[in-house]
Amino acid sequence: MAQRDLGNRSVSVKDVATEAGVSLGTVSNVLNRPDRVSAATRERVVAAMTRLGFVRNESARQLRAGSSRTLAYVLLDHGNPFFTDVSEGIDLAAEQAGLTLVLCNSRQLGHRERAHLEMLEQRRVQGILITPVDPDSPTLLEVAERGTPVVIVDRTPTTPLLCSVAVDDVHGGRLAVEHLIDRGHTRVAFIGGPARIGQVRDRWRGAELAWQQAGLDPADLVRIDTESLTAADGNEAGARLVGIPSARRPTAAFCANDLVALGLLQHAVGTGVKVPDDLAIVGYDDIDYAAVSAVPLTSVRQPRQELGRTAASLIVEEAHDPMHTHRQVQFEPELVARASTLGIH
Amino acid sequence: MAQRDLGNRSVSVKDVATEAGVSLGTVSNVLNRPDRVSAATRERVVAAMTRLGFVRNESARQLRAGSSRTLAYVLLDHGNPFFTDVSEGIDLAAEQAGLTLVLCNSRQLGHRERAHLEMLEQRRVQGILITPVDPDSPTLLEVAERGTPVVIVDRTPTTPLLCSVAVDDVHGGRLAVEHLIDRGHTRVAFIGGPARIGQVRDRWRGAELAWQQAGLDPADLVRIDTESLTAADGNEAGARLVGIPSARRPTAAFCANDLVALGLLQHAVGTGVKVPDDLAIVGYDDIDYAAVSAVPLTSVRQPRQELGRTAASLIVEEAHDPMHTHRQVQFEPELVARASTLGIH
DNA sequence: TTGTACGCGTTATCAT
DNA sequence: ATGATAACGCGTACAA
Repeated sequence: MAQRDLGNRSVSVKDVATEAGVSLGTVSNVLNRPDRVSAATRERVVAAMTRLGFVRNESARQLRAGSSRTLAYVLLDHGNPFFTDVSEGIDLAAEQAGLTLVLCNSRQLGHRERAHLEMLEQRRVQGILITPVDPDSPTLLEVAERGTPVVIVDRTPTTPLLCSVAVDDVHGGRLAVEHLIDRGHTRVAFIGGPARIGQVRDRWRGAELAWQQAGLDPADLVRIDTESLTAADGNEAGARLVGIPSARRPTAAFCANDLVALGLLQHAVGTGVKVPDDLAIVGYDDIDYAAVSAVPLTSVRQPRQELGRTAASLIVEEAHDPMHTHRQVQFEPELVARASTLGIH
Repeated sequence: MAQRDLGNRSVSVKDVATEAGVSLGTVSNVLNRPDRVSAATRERVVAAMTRLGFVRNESARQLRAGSSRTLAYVLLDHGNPFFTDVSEGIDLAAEQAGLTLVLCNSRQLGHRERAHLEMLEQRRVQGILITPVDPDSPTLLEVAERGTPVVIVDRTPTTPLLCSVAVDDVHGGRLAVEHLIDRGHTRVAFIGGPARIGQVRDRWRGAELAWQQAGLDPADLVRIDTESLTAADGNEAGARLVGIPSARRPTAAFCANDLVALGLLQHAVGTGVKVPDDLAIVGYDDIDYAAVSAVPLTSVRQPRQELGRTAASLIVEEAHDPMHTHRQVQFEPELVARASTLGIH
């Protein structure tokens, strides 16, 4: 039942060797090549280990080995269920590759992101997956240049100097609006912002493309800008939408994400606007709460787990294959139609 | 622009020393006691570092130092927004203490939990915060005995051999039902399960206590059991609730968590049951989505961030103070009243 | 500023 | 099969 001394030094292989009455080399063999040790002594050594509470020192091992057996994912905001699923995908792939995943939360703060990157480099992790604050930040390239593989997740850098996996948001926007057009809508609102965010821009572009292709009047695709992408913004956008004279009011809204859509839905339910009869709603992301809201939400789903899995395999490939060349992988999103555009049948 | 060799060995302090034309000790001083180095040589050394792409090797540093500057939080399910907020609290406290936080997701699997614990012990992290699969698992004690401080988060072990922080769920259940009684309800349903979960049991007990204390008929506090605590379960419970003859049907429901409450709310909205007029609803956890649902949800809020912050300080205390004695900290929850019990005013 | 012992697990060598 | 021993990896601290 003894363990780490009061003196705070932890139990080393030497201590184990002494306790078991064997040499240091034998202890090492028990740990790394148990087959080379007779069953009897192996048991003696293992017993000594548990008796002393021996815990391998990963630092010492790594110092020799050169690199660790862990991957890291630095995410923007782990309160966002989207990233939760992405990291689950990473986790599954990592587990298969015999690697452990640790998560770091940048909370959208550049300085925290940098601090985490520095820490992970110093730890010599096998690779860093990251959804960065800024996908074009030079810091990411520098980390990669210094030797730690980096893969960008859910963002596409403008220059392809790193691996990245992302989803085609232009196509997603197109799917959403095509669906609304199919349902007979000829006046549609796009709700989201700010416009400088790549995601918002792309989804809007997709909406425009679908609109043009259907030959509809560009004036009937109304854009309602929001400050950010929260439910509060969506709720407030609902008020603005209702303010439009009914002759010109959109009969459907495509929201840049599900939170905005949920806020809009809340406003509609609260003011007696019928969904989808008076107003059809499409969200984006298909978070879990989209399916359990007052009116189940039609949404554009991204292959979140697969995003993560793919990112993880790219990292593993990059870490092992010296001939690796960087790739930009893009997935296609998928529309999930629910009552908020279909009604109850 | 040179960096890590093709040979894969990373740049060491020695390389930097050679490049800068100084001794190894000086490089170390630049890193750890920059004031002891003249400005001129310091600059030369720093220049050499960036030129070579030097990254401190944390393993080597730690090997000397004995322990690392990181905390770990092993959580049950990082898809659950509750844990997200808890870990944000931990993160804030860790940042203040100059520690980095890494998160590990056990996904409720004992074997993953054990693997993570082992990995973290081997890394000699400063401390492990954990919401365990089983708060009475001997593994946790063993880890603590071997020298890594462990604090249990959001669970209370039956024997107080470790520090823990949790929330008083009995009191939470009482608050919920007292609120409903105050609003004039005399027939109430408790929806949740399975009963063996500590959390569910305590919340139910609190409900019973409030009921008794008000002198109401025990038969009018109806228990509706669910298989788990998902929105689907809540939705289905709604169907069962409606099945009760209207003379005896509860006019209010207290759900064991917010997901269940959201599912119930969805069922109500879908079937034209007016909330709160026909059915008042109280949830538990006060997740963000509780406030933005069709009818904003009254819920019992736990001090999630504070839970995390406190857990982190307990760990820090334990790591530094050899005279530390284990403590069980319990927080009080708070009722947040919204439209689902109050109506719109 | 410099030189060097130190921390600890891994691996290899030679001997038993 | 096991023992004894040393070299290695790299940053840190301290005496010189």
